[in-house]
Amino acid sequence: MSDKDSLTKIASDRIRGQILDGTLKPGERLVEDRLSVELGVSRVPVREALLGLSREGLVRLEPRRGASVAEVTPKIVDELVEVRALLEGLNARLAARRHDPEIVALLRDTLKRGNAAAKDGSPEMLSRLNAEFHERLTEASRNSVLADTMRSLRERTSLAFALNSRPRARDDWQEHAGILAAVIAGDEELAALLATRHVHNAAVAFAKAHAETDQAAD
Amino acid sequence: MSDKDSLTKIASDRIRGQILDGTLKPGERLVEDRLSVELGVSRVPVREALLGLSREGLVRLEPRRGASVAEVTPKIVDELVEVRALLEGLNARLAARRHDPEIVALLRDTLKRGNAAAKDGSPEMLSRLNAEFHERLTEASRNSVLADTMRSLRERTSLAFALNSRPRARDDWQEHAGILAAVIAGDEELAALLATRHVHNAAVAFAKAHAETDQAAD
DNA sequence: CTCCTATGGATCGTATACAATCTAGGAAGA
DNA sequence: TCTTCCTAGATTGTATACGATCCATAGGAG
Repeated sequence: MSDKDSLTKIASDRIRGQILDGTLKPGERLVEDRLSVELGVSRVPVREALLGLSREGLVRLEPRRGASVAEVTPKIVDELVEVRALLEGLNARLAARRHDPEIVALLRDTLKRGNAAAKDGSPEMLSRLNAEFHERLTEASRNSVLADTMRSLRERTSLAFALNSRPRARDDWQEHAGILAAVIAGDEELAALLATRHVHNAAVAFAKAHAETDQAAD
Repeated sequence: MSDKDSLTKIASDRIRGQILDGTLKPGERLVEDRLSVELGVSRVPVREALLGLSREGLVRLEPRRGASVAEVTPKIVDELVEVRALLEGLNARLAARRHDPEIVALLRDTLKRGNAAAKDGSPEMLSRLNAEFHERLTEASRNSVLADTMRSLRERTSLAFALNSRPRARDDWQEHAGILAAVIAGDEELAALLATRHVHNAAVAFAKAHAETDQAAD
């Protein structure tokens, strides 16, 4: 199975995973030689993986200086949120227009598990289910260009936001439920509005939590 | 000057240029060996260039089958237009919010030359100026995430639309003037509306011209 | 005549090797 | 002590080499 994938893809997935789960921290240098030894492949697939990840915005590539995990400044976060909120809105609107029963069923399934996890799931589980909900919602719009663009933006925001707190998780899934209901009802306007607001809400919640943490650290 | 760029970047720019100006046609295979001989570099930079271009959507990469110039199907065009129209709208809105005098001056300059070229410029000149106007408009919003996303989408649409007819060029620049006026006035709503509509209009104009050509070919 | 199969060339994926450049750290001089 | 310059090691950029896979074509069986 995974033997059939190219080493470049394996390396790319491994590195991306380690960046997203925090094993590799923002700013950390990604030396090709070290990674190639760690992953048991030569430098060529590692280089190609890093090149791809830099296009996704997860890795910063400086000529003759090498690669490092992208640092996400507050300004970049604002920009990401602004763009992503708009696209999530469009996506939800299109999903509501189609409201494909098959994908709706999948979304219902994710929603159910997400609600359960919001009560007593691990943070990792919550993060995974959150990604799954948005991934499936993205498929529901049947626009591959939009899907590709959003996937990249989502990864970068999740890089910035790390893990959410439990209280926010409950709100998260309540908002997810609202979006899904609008999609099922075919209410394009409402779906778009809720999805856009959902992104902004998550950003605000994170900013607030972050500010408190910073204050506590003082 | 260009000696200082990496061979990967040189190869990437060359290939991109040939795709966008039509030297390389959609569907055409891009064999690494042939390109490396043509460009006078080894296969490694060529591979890395192709990888990058595939991320931009200009090149299609199939495992073990190699690269080819991306074919842009009508469905993909619709998807591109839908997303790009929305983002151009957001971009124009942000540009209007800032209405930075420095960038407005640059836009005025491009607009002036564009209007002149719409009367008696070559199609290549028109295409270049069109790209320049949108490029500068994109900078006016001061959102790098948005800029990166839009650049990629613009290249792919220009790949699909090729060169516009002269009558359309005149409308094009009239619409550009309208957008710029709204930006200068700081009228966010109007700027967004006009920019969104501009993308749709261009798509409709192209579809109409294309339909006529097809009919003539029968 | 059609379909299947074997074989060779074309092409990609990966490893290894070398050249170019950068960075860190110490020695020498002010 | 501070600054500057230089050297050695580390790291990236590129070239070359080889094995793996794909594809077209020719030849034989039905």
